[in-house]
Amino acid sequence: MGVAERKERHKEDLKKDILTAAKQLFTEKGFEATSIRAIAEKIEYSPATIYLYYKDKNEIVHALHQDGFNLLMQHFSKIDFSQSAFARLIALGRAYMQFAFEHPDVYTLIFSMKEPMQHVTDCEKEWHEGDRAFSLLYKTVEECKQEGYFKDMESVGMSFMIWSAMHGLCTLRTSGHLEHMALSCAEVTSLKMDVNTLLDHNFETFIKLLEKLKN
Amino acid sequence: MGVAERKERHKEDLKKDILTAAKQLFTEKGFEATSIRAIAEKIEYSPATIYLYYKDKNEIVHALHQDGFNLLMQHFSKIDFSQSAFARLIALGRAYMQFAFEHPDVYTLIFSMKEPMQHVTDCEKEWHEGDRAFSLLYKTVEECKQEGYFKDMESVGMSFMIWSAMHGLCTLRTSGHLEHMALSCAEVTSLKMDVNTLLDHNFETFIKLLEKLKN
DNA sequence: CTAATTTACTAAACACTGTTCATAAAATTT
DNA sequence: AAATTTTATGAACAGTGTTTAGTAAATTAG
Repeated sequence: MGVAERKERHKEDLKKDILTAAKQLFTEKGFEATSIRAIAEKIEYSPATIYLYYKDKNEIVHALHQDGFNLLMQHFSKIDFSQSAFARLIALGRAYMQFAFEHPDVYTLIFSMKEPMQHVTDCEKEWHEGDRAFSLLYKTVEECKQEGYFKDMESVGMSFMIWSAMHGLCTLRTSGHLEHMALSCAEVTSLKMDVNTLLDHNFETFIKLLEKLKN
Repeated sequence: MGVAERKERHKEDLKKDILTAAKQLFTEKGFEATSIRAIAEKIEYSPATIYLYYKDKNEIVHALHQDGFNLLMQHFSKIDFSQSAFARLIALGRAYMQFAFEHPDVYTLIFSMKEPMQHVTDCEKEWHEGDRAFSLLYKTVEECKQEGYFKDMESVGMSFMIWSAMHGLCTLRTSGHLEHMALSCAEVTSLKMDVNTLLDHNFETFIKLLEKLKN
């Protein structure tokens, strides 16, 4: 029936409205400062209404979680896939870092927060977005091997270590730890560094490290 | 005057009581679930009293932050310093991981949360604890160089990448991301893995990686 | 040994948070 | 037009960090 469909569409619309409002507030004011009431006010509905479309806040967070992953994949899709596997690996790392830098809150949401991940396991859902991203890394690592890199190294472990290294760098950056180290490092190494140059420097060191694993 | 001293001691005592109560609740129920009211109840004082000894919750968190770092350093002090620099580096990594595994909430507090770090920069305080830990890593890296490792690699960048790799691994573990990947990885690689074996596997891969950087 | 003053403490309130539920309004079906 | 289903909400619950005004206790002064 056409009417039922239209109603269903309306319902879906409101569901998306809630999500876009949440995303907006979320990116504007950060996750911590985004309340159900604020989302409700933005879409001009009562707070209680939101609970007719989402079971709880975690379900909203989970939806944003998926959204954030698509954004990451979007960043990945920009890279030139005609390059060598190793060059692609570096490009992946750079895109990953840029994503974390441009959308720190989204990054924290999808990679650091426990809640969205907990929601996935609670609902016994699969995490296709994450799997896809990881398998992209994994395949690139495997292809790097054919180019002579990472000999004798197990690919899964290697992929995880690359991911970990990048993830660690990004989280140390967003949490403010790197910023602080940049200052105190200046004393030790007598090199004045701002956060971003330190970040770049560390990434370049990582590339150099990976390059040394050839032949 | 003796009386004033005794009073001062009493005051300091209560300040420490608040902290130990906070730490206890914190390690029992996690950070999120620890409220000022709960701390107050544990020490049998009014919530308002706590604000006579600590400006706000951030100040308590900051105190716990320092405490957590001492705990980390305690873990570090257990390692055998008569070994080679490289063996010490590995031992440092292992101790770091064990610390993160045994005290996940403390780890999150000192390395992942923005608030305590923000408090440091807000009060224009130094972060000696962090500096000490990092310089321990830095010096070990430098000594590794004398053993033939990390040739041509810049030490600061190298130290940061090692830290990042370990930090990334630990946070992916505590956030539940690694747990999820362990399941989906089983499909790809047809290797059934539980989280801890995957964690160990990844760390072993990292060691292998570092070993390849000799000569 | 009272009286004044300083110090230590707390009850109550404020402005929030996520969430639930009975009730009301709107839309749809009979 | 009446009955029914769907949709939306006001009000409340239990919780959070924090502030303030006022009380009880300890200390000092007379």
